Amino acid sequence: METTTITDTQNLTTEEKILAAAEKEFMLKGYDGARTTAIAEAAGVTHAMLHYYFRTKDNLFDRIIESKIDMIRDIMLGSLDAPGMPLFDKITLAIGRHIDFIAANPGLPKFMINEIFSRPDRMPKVLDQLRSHAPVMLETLQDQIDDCARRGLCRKVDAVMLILDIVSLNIFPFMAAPMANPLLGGIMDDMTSFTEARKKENIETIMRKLQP
Amino acid sequence: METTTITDTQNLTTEEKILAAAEKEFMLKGYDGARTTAIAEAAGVTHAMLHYYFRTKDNLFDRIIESKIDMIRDIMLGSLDAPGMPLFDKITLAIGRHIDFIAANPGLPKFMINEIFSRPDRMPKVLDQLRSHAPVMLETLQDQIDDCARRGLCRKVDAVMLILDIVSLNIFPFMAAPMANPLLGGIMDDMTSFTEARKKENIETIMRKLQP
DNA sequence: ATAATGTTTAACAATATTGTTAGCGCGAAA
DNA sequence: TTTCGCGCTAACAATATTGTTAAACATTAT
Repeated sequence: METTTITDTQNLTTEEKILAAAEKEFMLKGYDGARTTAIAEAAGVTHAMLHYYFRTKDNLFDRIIESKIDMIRDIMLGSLDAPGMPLFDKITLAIGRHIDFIAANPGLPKFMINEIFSRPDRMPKVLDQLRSHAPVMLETLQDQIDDCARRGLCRKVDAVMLILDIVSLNIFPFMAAPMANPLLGGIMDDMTSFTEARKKENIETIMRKLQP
Repeated sequence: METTTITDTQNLTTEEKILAAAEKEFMLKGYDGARTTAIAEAAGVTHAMLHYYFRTKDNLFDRIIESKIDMIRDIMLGSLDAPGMPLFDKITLAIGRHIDFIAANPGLPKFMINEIFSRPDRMPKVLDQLRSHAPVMLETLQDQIDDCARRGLCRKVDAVMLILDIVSLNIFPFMAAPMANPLLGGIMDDMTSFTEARKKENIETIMRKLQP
């Protein structure tokens, strides 16, 4: 993976320490809830350094959200880098990788949806690179579905709805975990086993949806 | 429905005007992003009135979130108030009503998940009434599934996973609309037709999941 | 060694945001 | 009519939060 999360917190430059602390704070509290003083304190530097390196809270936030957009773009592109693979195998692989990614970045969907919702004006720039990739992905997928359907291997379904189904089934349970887990008898208490169970469940659900 | 949203904004008491404005502001911006001055201004009253009636921002927020919890409880209870109805019909009805509710309250899931995530300490009290209803709901559903399966009418699936599937498929597309719609070619531009399309799609998806 | 450049610190400034208080006006009760 | 309580207003207060600056300090180049 290209973008990594900092964990060692030692022998880093001041700029890197600020970025690492800012990522944690922004992901946890959002733009509005994040405090620049808290970021500086967590980074172990004076809060003036934050302004020295990034001038404003906005600039710092932009750096963080751009790195997150990069992660999402990588995942989007990675989910179709299996040329020539049969549709069912491709979807199975994509669901597995997607859920692994979400389990490794549990706060990311909430963060992105939230910040886009609360500041739609600022987002267009960073979302443009995602927008450029989406249409070809959808077209490629629809072509492969239609091809499968022509050969009687699967049902002819709408690619957009299928993608919506997959990302909904993959993301939402992790996103709603703090609210849903207590209501559902603590099914997510053991996160690793829940992750694997959800992979199987979602693959099954989508395969049944595709059956002729 | 018990809890309603204020729209007329005339001939209301000052307290009601503040509550109506606070609901809009909190739902749109969240607790951290909401400004009490903005609430007072939107309500057309002095911001001192806000403190006169509710003392603190926290108290006002609690009033709003408690009303939202009430709405969610009503929906949860409403989804099983069809005693004696066959499983498939019950699920079909529940999905339709659930999606109608979400379409009418598009910001609610994001709001709840967000506030619970960012202040887990404050939530337990209000969530307790939800927690008390969930187990019986799940047990009832599991019993009906098992009964259906015994008679060969459906597959034996886990009720918790089924509920997770349904709410994920129902909620997530509306929740992620600001981010997803541009990426998916504006499929949600006409919200009413998208709402109906999603109902059909999700009912079909779940029915196929239940098929023996 | 000295200058130049970049980094850090501590204190300050400016504004935003929430919360408080003294008093005014008006309607109801005495 | 007077008094009392309630809703209300305006100004103030306290703190939080972001942003700035001058000078100290460090590092490197000359």
